[in-house]
Amino acid sequence: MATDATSLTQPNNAPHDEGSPEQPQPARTHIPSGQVDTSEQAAQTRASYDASRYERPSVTVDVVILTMRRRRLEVLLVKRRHWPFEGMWAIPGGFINPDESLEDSARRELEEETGVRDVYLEQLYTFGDPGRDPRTRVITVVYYALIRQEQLHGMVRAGDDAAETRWFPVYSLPEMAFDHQKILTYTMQRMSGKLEYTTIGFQLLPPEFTLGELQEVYEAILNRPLDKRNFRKKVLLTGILEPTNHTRKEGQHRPAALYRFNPRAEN
Amino acid sequence: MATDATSLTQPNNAPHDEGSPEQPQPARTHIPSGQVDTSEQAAQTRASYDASRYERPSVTVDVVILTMRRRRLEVLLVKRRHWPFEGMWAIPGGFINPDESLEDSARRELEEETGVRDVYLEQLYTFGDPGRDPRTRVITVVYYALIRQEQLHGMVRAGDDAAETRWFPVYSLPEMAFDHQKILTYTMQRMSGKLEYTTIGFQLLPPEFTLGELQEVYEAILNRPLDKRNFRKKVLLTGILEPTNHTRKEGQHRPAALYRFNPRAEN
DNA sequence: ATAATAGTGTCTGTGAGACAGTATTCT
DNA sequence: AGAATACTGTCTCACAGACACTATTAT
Repeated sequence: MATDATSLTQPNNAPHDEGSPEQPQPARTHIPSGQVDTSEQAAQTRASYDASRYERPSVTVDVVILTMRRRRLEVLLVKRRHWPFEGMWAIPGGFINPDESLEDSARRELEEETGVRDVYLEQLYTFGDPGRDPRTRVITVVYYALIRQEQLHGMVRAGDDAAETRWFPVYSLPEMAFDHQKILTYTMQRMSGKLEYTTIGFQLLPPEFTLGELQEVYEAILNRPLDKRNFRKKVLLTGILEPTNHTRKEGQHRPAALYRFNPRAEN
Repeated sequence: MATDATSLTQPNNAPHDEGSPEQPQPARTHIPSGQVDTSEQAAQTRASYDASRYERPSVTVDVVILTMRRRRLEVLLVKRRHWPFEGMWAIPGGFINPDESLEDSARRELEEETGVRDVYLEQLYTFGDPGRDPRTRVITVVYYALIRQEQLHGMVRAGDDAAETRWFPVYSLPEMAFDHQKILTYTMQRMSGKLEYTTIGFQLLPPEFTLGELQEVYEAILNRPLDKRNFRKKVLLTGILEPTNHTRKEGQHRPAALYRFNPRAEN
């Protein structure tokens, strides 16, 4: 039963065309104290490879935390209080604990920032250009998280040392530190793409929602208006929504029907 | 001009569901000697964060090197000669130099293994579960590279210390070291997906090729047969191919027309 | 003639997208 | 009555996919 499922257009889209700023290198050389025969080195048979010749870069995990607020998609940013990029805004992140996976680390960051667990989390990309941080070599594994406004109930942490933490519309950002502007641009590309063939849109909505709210999520991510009739037609035909027979009255107009996401949908 | 371009089905596909093997941690603690105020730490306002409390993981770059050989998609693997996973096969990789970007590092690995430059290279994913390497914490940024058979002209490096380096069909692999089986599975998922909306298929072919060869590439990546008529129809309609008016005679049958990839195609 | 691969066309179904008017509720 | 949002259907076009026979070359 030979079939055909291809389609050939467009070049690739991954952001490798980064252009490393070519920063001066710190002269320090670090000799690891323990066992340095790491997997890839051992796999690597060239004698020229020796871990002790290389300093280890710092590795951090950053988390792009997104939610729907005021009918827009917004991202949680932290204001920097020190050099470099003092006063500019940055994506929250931190170091990896030795005993946790990258994703666990992202979940921990997320919980520390927002108090929220059990959210959609996906690895986005790893950024590691030398010079992206002027102080030292930092490689950052970036995740993005989608959280529902209700999960926050207003408690984005006060910040024990009064650091500023604030929500910004993803398409209306302040001056960003490091390469964080690029990271957010890439996040939106990824999300726009995944919207087409996954259910990530539902991750930003409460258990019951109107078709209008769902459309708002799609428009907020894609950053463009969608036709209401076509949108509803398509969503309903997929069968991933089931009606709850509830309605929501709001303002002086006809109340909207509420739907629920039906996770049994793999078509 | 309101339009509509959505489609909602299926959950996400990124491989976070990895399930860390929970390996024992090496007790060694490394205190970096230099400046430790990395970007994300400074952005991170919690006083509880301090780089000196964490050992730095090893970071490597692995490269999944793929080419068409014997009408199949094959991957270049290296046989391990030491514990752990002695005798099993691994994806080639190595450490990052302080002054090179992640992608530069991948290009260097690739050139060291194959002598080839100027190839399609794309970051795949970053694997960092604790315990994926039993010796120490290793975080690996994985790239995949698509090279044309002609670029190799037989010279996959002899290996100065007689390490075995060999090509394997991607859908018929030997016993793999570490989590490298998972990495290859994920590679094929990514490639299959990208085949649909990019031109990565052409990266595996010489400048002039027949439609039959192009179809073989698609079938080799997707691991299933495609209908010849539908395939040719679709490819030709996209307009990314231009005829070269050359033909190739081969065997006792009608010669095939040769085409060339036309990079001016963004539809 | 035979073998072997190159090359070609039709039909059906599905889905994307353009497009405008009616229905219901509150004030 | 007016305001405000909810809700609905048709047409066209493009594309996916099933499906079988003819064309050209070498032996």
